[in-house]
Amino acid sequence: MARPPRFDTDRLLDAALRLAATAGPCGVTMTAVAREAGAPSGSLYHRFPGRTALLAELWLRTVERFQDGFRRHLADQPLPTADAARVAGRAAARHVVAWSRAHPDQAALLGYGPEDFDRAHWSEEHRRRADRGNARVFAEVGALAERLGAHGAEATERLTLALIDLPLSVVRRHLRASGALPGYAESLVEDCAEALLATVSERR
Amino acid sequence: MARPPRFDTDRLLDAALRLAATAGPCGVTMTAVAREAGAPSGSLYHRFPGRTALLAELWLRTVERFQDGFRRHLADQPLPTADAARVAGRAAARHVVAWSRAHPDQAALLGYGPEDFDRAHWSEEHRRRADRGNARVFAEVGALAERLGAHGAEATERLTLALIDLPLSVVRRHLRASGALPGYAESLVEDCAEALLATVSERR
DNA sequence: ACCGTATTGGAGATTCCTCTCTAGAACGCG
DNA sequence: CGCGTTCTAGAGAGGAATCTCCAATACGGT
Repeated sequence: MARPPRFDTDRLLDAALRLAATAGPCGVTMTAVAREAGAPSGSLYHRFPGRTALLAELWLRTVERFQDGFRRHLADQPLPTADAARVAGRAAARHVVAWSRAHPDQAALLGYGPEDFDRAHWSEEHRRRADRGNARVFAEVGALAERLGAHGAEATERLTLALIDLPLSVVRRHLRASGALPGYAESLVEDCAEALLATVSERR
Repeated sequence: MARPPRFDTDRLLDAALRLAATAGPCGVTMTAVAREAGAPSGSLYHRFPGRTALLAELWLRTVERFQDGFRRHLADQPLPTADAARVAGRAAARHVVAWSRAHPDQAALLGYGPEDFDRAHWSEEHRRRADRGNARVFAEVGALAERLGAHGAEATERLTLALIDLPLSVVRRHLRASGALPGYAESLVEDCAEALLATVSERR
């Protein structure tokens, strides 16, 4: 009933992703995305009302993909014991690195924050999507803390640090320095996460 | 022998710093810096050959200030024992947070990397300054690893993670979320750094 | 008082970016 | 085969950013 699209949303976001990975968020200009995708600028504005919306979609698509895998690993606990929780935590931390290795462009994005993608001007709906994703991860991490016998915001923060921030730091450092992750990255991260996990469960 | 400057380099960099802290590196435009400092654009180009040079100076000034304090804390070891090394490591990690608390604008910059400050187009001299600063820190961290009885690149990387990346992750997360650091940040970081330090010295 | 110099102050050329607008192309459906 | 719809295609207006250039200015030294 209509002309078939030559440049669908995902194709355009893929082009934007390549640009963001190499030049950072502010290298993602509408002109550059159009050039990278081989599309006229009109097609861009047919999909996105403006640059802000494109940046929001790019950020959210990436973060949601990342969070989906991460949450799946955290939720994968056969028994509600502290030991199973520790195993799941280690697996989640390792997954962050493995996912980054498989998707270096998207991992490079995670080295930034939503503010760098013009969050200040996002639509209400985009902002809600972001909040919902974060809340889900937060809930899952909080549940893990409970299973480890730890309660409170600081315990959750320690876990966030161990399972997300620390792995992403390793990824970021290497991606920025050499563009690739060394082979030992997964085990390094898993080992460090384990050490931090211990400080959570030890504390009453 | 000449007209006294109204806008010296540091004043202009301070204006650029304020902009970078609130809008990120790509909010640092020559126009915006001039407006923020109340200076005409001519004065900007009198101090810096171009935007790239201004960004480089801004990044290097910030990083060098940070690294100076950090290295001072690491070098402060009364005895060449592993215990003294551990104490110094903890102090250095704590210092990262304390410094960030005292200088939130500059800490916000450290959440980015030199690439975001147009490192690709830096002059040879700027690049050398950056390399020298990093090499010094690297050497100091490597020396700490030796005192802890650990050798090799991976041990140094673990220490970098514990003493720099992890503290900066905490700082970044809070600065981005609420604009301020919670009171417990220093002890949280010190505690986590300790746990990671243990994994370094334990390993043969 | 006068000169040389470092600096201010700002106008303006050029380039790039965002976004608008319109003409027409490609398809499914009746 | 037309009809309606969705999309392509690109020209171009409007704005902003970088950088150049030069006259005006304020000082120290002689």
